[in-house]
Amino acid sequence: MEGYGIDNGIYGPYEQSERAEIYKIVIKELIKKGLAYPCFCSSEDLDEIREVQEATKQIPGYYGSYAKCRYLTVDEAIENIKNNKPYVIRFRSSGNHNNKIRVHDEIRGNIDIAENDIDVVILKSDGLPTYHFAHVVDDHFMKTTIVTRGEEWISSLPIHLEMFKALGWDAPKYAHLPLIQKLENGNRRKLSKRKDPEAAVTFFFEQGYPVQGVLIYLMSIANSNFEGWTIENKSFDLDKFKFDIHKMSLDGALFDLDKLSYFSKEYLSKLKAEEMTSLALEYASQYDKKLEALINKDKVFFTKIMNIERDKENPRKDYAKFSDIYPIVRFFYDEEYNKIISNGYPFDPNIKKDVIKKVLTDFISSNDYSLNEQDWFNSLKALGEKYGFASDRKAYKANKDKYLGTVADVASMLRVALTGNKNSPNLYYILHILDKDTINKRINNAIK
RNA sequence: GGCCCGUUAGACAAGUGGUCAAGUCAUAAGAUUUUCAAUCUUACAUGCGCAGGUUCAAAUCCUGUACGGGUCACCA
Repeated sequence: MEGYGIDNGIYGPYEQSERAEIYKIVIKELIKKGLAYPCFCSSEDLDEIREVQEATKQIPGYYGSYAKCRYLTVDEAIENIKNNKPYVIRFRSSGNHNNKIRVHDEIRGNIDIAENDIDVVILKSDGLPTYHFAHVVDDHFMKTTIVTRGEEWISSLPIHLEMFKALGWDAPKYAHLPLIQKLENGNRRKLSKRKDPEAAVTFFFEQGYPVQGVLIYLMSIANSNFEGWTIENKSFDLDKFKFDIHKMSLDGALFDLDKLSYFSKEYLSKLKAEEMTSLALEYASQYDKKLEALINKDKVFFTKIMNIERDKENPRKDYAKFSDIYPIVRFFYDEEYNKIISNGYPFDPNIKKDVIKKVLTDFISSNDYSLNEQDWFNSLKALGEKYGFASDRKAYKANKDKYLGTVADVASMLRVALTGNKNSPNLYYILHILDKDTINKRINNAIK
């Protein structure tokens, strides 16, 4: 079996163009055996055939007596080629559409399907093989043991099987995967590589989702027991998960962005801060110039930001995608901070300006940066109490008139002054990432 | 239209004749927290597309039917 990660690819070459020689040899062999022939029908000829078939309610296709070029003599064919008539090579089918054959699919079991009787094109007029032919030749010479492909290929399985047989080769096993669908105008349809940009993993990377997150999501669709596994093992390591072809659902799943976000958040939250930084930079350098500039300014500083409440059992889950980082993190940087506050500070209008001023002024002179998180927060409570803010919510609720507010309000003043936002990550960590001068400068600016 | 595949809650999905039809995401309510991100608790299919049948017993077996998807290219 050949495939990603299994060996180094010892059955090459792998480039389509380099394989051309192989296809030619096989085609020659087929022609010699009478299993393939050149066809000179133009697309108009083909249309004509189809029209006749449709009019007489016959199965459309190039087969039996409709396969005109099948009956050309060698001389006629040579004559046509000499006259530079464009041609394709078709496989000469000996199947009968009325015969049913039983094919086996690794995930669907047995499927009864009509034998192929159509003379499919195997070499196009541009000299390139069609998928049907390339699949048969490639997977034979690469000694593929199982081919996994989309469900849309089931109907052409008889063609492939017939070709393997005609060439005297053993056919591989097949596993046809359900298609991923998307909703369009209320209808489901398969996600198409050509029509839908989101069919490519790179699309999600452009959107800022980590590639690994997308892969994890895809695995959750592919194997129904994967989610349970991630919970049991507290891991999203795809390499450790044992993929089971039988744990595969048979019908096509709708692509679910919510779920992608969920997995992506879980995955990103479990990364080390350094990994987060380098992945974010990788993304930003290509798609997010603003973020790139911030990261490159000082990677150590940025990593500190990424590390906020990360190194613990339940890490923060702020980011589902790298493009979420910039808006959350920008206030750390002075130029960005200045832009944010150019529209004013969103202080709570219910608290008087001079109270805010007093509390924050006191904070500047009294804050002790050496305290641990718990002690620091207690000191913030104490600061609040000094100016009439309740240190716990219950006391405040029981006696609202007695207080100006709660510690939450005190924390909020500080937050607004330091970040220009009502929401931010844990203040304690912000205070330890920003330097003291910046903190004091920002507070002073906010209360002037 | 012919042929294939499928149909369990808003999404994904377990379930292969026998207690209340797993679990995850989403949603809602509550708790908790200095805000947020979270976290915790609870709620969410008298029902397994529909109709018949077999059986003491069916989401699970049979028949029919509807709906969805795929395919019928010198595209993969």
